[in-house]
Amino acid sequence: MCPGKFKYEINRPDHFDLNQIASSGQAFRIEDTGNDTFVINAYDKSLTCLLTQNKLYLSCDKSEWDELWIDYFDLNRDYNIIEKSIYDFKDEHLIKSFEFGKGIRILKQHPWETIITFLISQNNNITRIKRSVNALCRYTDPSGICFPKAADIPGDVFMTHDFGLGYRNRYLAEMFEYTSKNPAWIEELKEMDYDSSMKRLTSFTGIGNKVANCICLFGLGHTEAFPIDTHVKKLMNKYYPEGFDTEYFGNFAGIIQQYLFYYELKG
DNA sequence: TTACAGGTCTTGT
DNA sequence: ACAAGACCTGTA
Repeated sequence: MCPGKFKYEINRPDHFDLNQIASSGQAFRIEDTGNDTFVINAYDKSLTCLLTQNKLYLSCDKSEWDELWIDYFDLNRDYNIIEKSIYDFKDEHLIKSFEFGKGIRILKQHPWETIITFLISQNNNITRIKRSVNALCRYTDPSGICFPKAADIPGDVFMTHDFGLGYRNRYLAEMFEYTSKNPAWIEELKEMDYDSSMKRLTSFTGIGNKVANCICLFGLGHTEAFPIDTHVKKLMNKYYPEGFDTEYFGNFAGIIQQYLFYYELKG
């Protein structure tokens, strides 16, 4: 049976390594608490996981796992298909990247949280991003579990309270203000396809092409999105000076991006 | 001290 | 249309 605080256990999913997911830069509220234990805060819930060789022990019950976390961890997607297409592509560097980060899955985060955290991420480092995100959460929830809703932080708070955001204060103030007055836009965004989402997202100040692609990939399930940041730019120049055929991978080019990105970052 | 961090906006040509 | 330069700030 499950040890200690864990209520539910499943066999360890394939292509699933929380160490890699936690350090892949997709989400800024996953904490590695040591001894193969991880705390994930998302969707106003906190999940503690213990990952062993064969089992995944969970602090939630079966229904919460089935209804929320399976989708969050993208566990309904068959990553063996992606693995096969990578080997069929026959590119040495991509295969090396995949073998290094094959435990990564593309998380499906809440769109609102993804918008805000990736607005913060621009021209910033992971340590500071996490600190700002944590400060935002604790502003309205002392436990830090819940991510603030748009109406929780009026725009002018960003002028008086220091979240460590620097010049990004203005971007968040505008986004919180707009969304608290027009909450429906997030629901509409969820229904849009990739191209429409990109247009809508980049219409906001502070969201450019890269941040919009991250929101599409990590928050809206548009796995064709291929965010090009400084690391991807660097690796493209280094390994693919003739260009990289993202079209080959079609609607999961974004997952390929994540293997390349992670290997460049951590490999 | 200078450079960098999962970029974007503004300005000058 | 495209290339610089500016931008908050903690860390190395």
